[in-house]
Order: sequence, then structure tokens, then C-alpha cells
Amino acid sequence: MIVTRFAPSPTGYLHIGGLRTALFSWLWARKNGGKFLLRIEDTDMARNSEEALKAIIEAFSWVGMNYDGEVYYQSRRFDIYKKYVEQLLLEGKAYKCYMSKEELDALREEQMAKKERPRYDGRYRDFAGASPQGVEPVVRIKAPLEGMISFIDGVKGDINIATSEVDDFIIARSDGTPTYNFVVAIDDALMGVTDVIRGDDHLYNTPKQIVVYNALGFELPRFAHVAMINNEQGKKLSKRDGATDVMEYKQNGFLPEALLNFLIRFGWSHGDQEIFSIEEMIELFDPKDINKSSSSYNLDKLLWLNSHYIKNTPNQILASMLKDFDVNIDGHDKLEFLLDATKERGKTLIEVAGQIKMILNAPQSYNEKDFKKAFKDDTADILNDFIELLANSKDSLHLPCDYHAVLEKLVATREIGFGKIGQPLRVALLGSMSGAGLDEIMAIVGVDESIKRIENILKA
RNA sequence: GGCCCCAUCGUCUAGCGGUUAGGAUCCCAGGUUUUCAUCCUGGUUACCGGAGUUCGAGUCUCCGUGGGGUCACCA
Repeated sequence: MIVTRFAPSPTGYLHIGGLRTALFSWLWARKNGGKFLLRIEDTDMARNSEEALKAIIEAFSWVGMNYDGEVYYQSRRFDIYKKYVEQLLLEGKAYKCYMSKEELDALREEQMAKKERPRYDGRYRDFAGASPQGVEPVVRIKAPLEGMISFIDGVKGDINIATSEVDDFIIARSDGTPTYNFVVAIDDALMGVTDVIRGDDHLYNTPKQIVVYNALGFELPRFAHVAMINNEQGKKLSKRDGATDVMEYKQNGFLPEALLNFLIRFGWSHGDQEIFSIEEMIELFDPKDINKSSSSYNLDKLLWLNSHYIKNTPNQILASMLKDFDVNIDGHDKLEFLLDATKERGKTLIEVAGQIKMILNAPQSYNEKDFKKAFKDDTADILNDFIELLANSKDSLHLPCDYHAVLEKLVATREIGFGKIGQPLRVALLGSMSGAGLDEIMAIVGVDESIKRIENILKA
């Protein structure tokens, strides 16, 4: 069985890079009928935030990525890790190091001054003397001294890292709490994770974790390190790059399907296909198709995808999503017209909501340029004629085509072009010269409101 | 700086030794539309550089250059 996991640390919000690796992991598990687990890496008690944790879970729920079983919290598994520390100590695969933080810092500075790679010098590795007093020791694991640590990465291929790059790293702090690389390896092994898919900023953690796997006799999972998504300048994506928090996309009127579709195309593709439903993603995704190079984040494509998904979302569902954007049209008798007239005109739900508000609320003011452009000497005359025609056939006006017939009649009898009436009419109805179709707007707001809006502009 | 990874249109990418180097997005032009948007058609734009290997290289090798990652009692 395939078991994957997503293991964020609750130190900040879930950003799109994290969501993308989560998506990859989730898809791979779902495709294989396996399990996708969620584990919270909160071993550093000082840096955890309850709020961040909630935000991560909330983001998962918004995009519809469901994890299997309960959420694992590393902070609740300390006794497990402790047992393994004891075991390694007993077996001589780990040892206590009495070097103080100050000494360590001094060593590091010295090495840096000599332009050497900072690394622990192993001074307590084979220490047999009496325990120095006054220092709470840390526990370090014995990393191999010779050769290479090698593994096959599912994305990048063969990775070989010299053991000189991996020092005897700390697995338990002086306060007894375990550290990241130690617990990750234990948890992945204990949870039965078969495929570790994560950002390639973890590539250098992998040899360390392999040291732990080997020391404990655990079987290695497959690793797949996915290249980063950079910002538009090609630099590392950071909080400062604007909308990187997943929930911000929701607030900005993006659909989760659009976001997921957007993200899966970073580093993964299937021929020339651009649009993928969740079902297709599950069917087609394979980590072996992930490409090695990093990519740069760019908003244009997301906007395009979002408008595509908006256009293809059933009106009822759209209506319920629009509630978050100050538009409540549930139960509106012209709901279908309203959304058909606006959903093709907005790249985000915010824009669609704006279009709807423009239709539903009589204009408070008119776009000055449009007003000037639309209103000629005979415009008032034409609009008055139109009001009369509307009033006369008041009872038979229901559908957009009914209104269209009236417009055609006016154009025919007065022998004018559509623009003569269309442009000023649109300014009267919406306040500006661009927007939804005239017939639709009038059908939605009704005859009386349409007449009222025309009368209003005639008074202006 | 050491180590590791990467390199095709502005961006996301296809390509897997022989292609007029394809698609998408963006941008521009035209068409459709009473406006805007949608939609349709067309167009501009790319193999980082240099050596090899080969009859033939975007594709393989090496070097350079550029970018990224990583070097904690953070995760």
C-alpha cells in the first residue's frame, strides 16, 4: 500500500508551495488507493502557534484534500522518541555530548574564520571519562565517518553526499526534547510512509534521516524532492510576496479547483493538457513525471483558470460562494439570468460580485466620460420613446428576448443604429458603458426599475 | 565560501539524437457582440555560453556562466 504524508510545522500559514507538495502527496495516495496522513511537526514548543495549526487544517478543508485518520502531533509522541534515544544510547549508536552552546558557537566561529564548513568535531564521540559537571548534555547520533550516503531520489535521480557533509547531529536537546531529523525518520517509519514527497529544501535532511533509519534498522521509504516555486522575480517565495497564504486565495475570490489546477502545473504536466479536474489529476498524476527544475510563480494563469472554473460552475453553487462576497442572491427569482449575465465577466468571485451589485443596485453616479460619450442631442428624446414603449408593453416583458424585441422596435421605427440607444441606456442602467447585456439587465431588474433608472438619468 | 540541485518563448511547460522546436498564459491584430467580457482566427517571442561525442544534438559528456537550496540544541 502507498502511504504518503504532509508534515507541516505550525509556525506560519500554509503557503502555496506547501499546498502543492501536499497535493502531490494526496494525489499519489488517492491514485493508489493508499493513505494520506497529516502530521504536525511541533517538536519545538517555543515556535508553535495554535492559530497557524488551525489555518493549515482550514486550508486543507477548503481545497477539499482529506487526510486519513487522525492528525498526528509530534508533541504528543515524545515518549516514543525518548525510547529510541535510550535504545541508541544503549547500543552505542548515539552518545552524550557535554559541549555547551557557548563552546559550540565558539567552534563554529573559529571554523568560519578559517573558511571551513561549520560542523561538530566529534569530540565526545568516543568520550569515556567522567561526565563533566554543570552541563546538561545533548545526545548526538553517530554518523558514518567514511564513504557516501546515497539514495535514489524519485525526481532528481541518484544523490550522493559525502559523509564529511554530515556530522554527528543532535537528536535530543539538553532539555530532553528530540529534534526534527530524528523524529521525522521515526514517524515516517512508524506510520508506514512509503513515499516521502516534499520540497527540495529538504534534500540535505535526507542523508541525516537515512542515518537515523539505518541506526534504528528501519526500511527506507522512497524519496521525491520537488523543486521550489519561486516568486515572480525568481527568488524564494516568502510571506512578503503577497498572496502566498492559501486562505488569502479564498478571500480574493479564487475557486479551490482553480488553485489546485494552477498548482499541479508547477513542475508537473501531462502533454499539452492544461485543464485537470480533480478526478483527472488522481488518474494521471505520477511522481515520476515531476520535473527537476524550479519554477516561478505567475498570477496570469491562475486568473485564467479561475475564470474558466467560474464559467463552468453551476449557478446555485456560485450563488452560495458569492455570499462570502457580500452578495446574497439565494432564492432570487432571476438567479439564473443574473449569473449567466455576469459569470463570464469576472476573473474572480470578487469581480462577479461587483458585476452583480452593479446590476442589482441603481447607479449612484455615472461615469463622466461614458456619460458624455453616450449622450447626444437627441438622446433624451430617444430614451423617452423607449420608456413609452416599455410602459406600453409592460405586462408582456419577462425574458431578455422580450426586451430585445422592444429595443428592435425602437431602432426600426426611429431608423437609428443600436448604438444610439444602447450606449446611453447602458449608462442609465449601470452607470457605465461596459457591463452585462442590456436585455438581461432589464429582464433581471424588471420594467419598473428599468424605467426608473432611465428617468433618473434624464434628470441628471 | 563548501556541498547539492537546476537551466526551452516574459511566465508555466511539451520534447526523450533527425520536428518548419509544439501547447497554454500574457501581449498585439482581426472577426463575432448594441458596450464590455466571453468566444473564434491569426501574429510576435525560446533551446544560457563554449568545447567535445555523432553522419546528425534542445536532447548525451565535460567545462564555464547564471539561478536555487543547504550548512542550528528551527522545522
